[in-house]
Amino acid sequence: MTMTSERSAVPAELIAEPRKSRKNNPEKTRENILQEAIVEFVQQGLSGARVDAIAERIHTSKRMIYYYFGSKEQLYVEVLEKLYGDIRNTENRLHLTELGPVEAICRLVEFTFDHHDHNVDFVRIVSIENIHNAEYVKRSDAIKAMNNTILDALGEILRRGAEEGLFRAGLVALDVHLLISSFCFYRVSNRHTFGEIFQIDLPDEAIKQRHRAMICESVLRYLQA
Amino acid sequence: MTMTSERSAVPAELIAEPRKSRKNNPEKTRENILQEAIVEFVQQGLSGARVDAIAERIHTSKRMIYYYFGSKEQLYVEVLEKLYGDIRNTENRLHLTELGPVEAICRLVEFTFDHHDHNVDFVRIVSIENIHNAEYVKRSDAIKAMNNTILDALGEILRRGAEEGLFRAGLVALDVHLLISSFCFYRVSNRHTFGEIFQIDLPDEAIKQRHRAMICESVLRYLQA
DNA sequence: GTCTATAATAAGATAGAC
DNA sequence: GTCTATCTTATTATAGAC
Repeated sequence: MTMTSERSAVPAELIAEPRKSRKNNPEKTRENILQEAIVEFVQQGLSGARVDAIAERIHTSKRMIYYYFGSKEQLYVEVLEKLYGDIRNTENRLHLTELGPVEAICRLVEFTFDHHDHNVDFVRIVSIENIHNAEYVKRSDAIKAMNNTILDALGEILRRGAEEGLFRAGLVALDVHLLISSFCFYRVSNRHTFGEIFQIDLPDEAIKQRHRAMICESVLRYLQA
Repeated sequence: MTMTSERSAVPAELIAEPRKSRKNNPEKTRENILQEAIVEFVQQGLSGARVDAIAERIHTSKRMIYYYFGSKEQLYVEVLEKLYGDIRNTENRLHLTELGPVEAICRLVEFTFDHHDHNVDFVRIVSIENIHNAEYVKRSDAIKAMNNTILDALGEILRRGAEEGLFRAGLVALDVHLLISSFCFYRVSNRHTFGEIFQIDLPDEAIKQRHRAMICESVLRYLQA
């Protein structure tokens, strides 16, 4: 980074990159590594992932990975933080307070469903983390700092629903969230074994829509007074 | 270590093992390897597991693993088959036809719940398999040959329930099974990340009982006419 | 900041004696 | 059938030039 001893009358931006091979782009390089690391870790798991394999995918050499991230484990942690971060950012974009309780639940469930359906990478990295007993999630302050708006939002809907006599009283938001998450997560995380054992193609569009409606109805029936 | 050359008047059973070190017991050795392989693969995953680590746990040396199983992958497949086999054997011991539809569903759900709760090893190996896209499950004829009595049993209950006007018509057994399985599986498979993110101890006995009742009620409400 | 080369070690698999 | 020793390859990580 230290580009000392500039003395000429040339714009600094132009003289800054005269040195080496193809291109020098620190931020891009780091970003590229992280991007390909996601692919590798998500596909191969933590122990299955190969630092070489990540390096091979990029223009950059393996040396850069250690230059920017220090170790394979640290790179994995950053992959974890990136994927968790993406998720949390989208969760905040739900506007549920404007809707009636039933519609709000529907939207929340469908959002959760679509969300897991679209983010297989996230589902896989969470599965991988659980194989490691969430050791790295526990270690990451960044992930701890991401607060869960989803439970608050759900709690608020349940409260309103109970007030209006639509839902039962005494429902625990966390339990309801567990009910929703488990279905949305499992049909993605376990689609390979479940699909093989029961000979069903879970990602099939028609089946997907059926299951999307199903979990919505199921949750509503559970909540209803 | 070799205590050869016993020549005296000793009973045959005692003289039968005069050769080598501690003991020679082929079947026991193979069984021991498989038992410890389960522990290692379940804890570390396929790529994380070390053949050395398995060998270290047993009296036997690493050589024996290759002698009996040929390769690490083959050993993994046998672990997979063993854990899947154990599951299927217990599934057949449910007697649901004697019960009314509602009670039968309750028992089936509670059985599935307890089953996953008690067999963390199975849950973990299935998670691991899904990370590998169920590649080894697909490869195993033994697992393919294990037929799923559970879907038939569930279908039968749904049919009876609909006949008696207790359940809705047109319910798909596989969908209901997905609903049940996802909850029972997820609360075990994802207990580490879910517990950390939401600060809850899923294995806690009181919480467990609450969730056990919850999934039962939830499924029943979904089925009811 | 990026490259090539390489150290250090770990891991799957095998040889060969007993 | 079991043991010790070892081959071979892969893998994380680092050195050092440019």
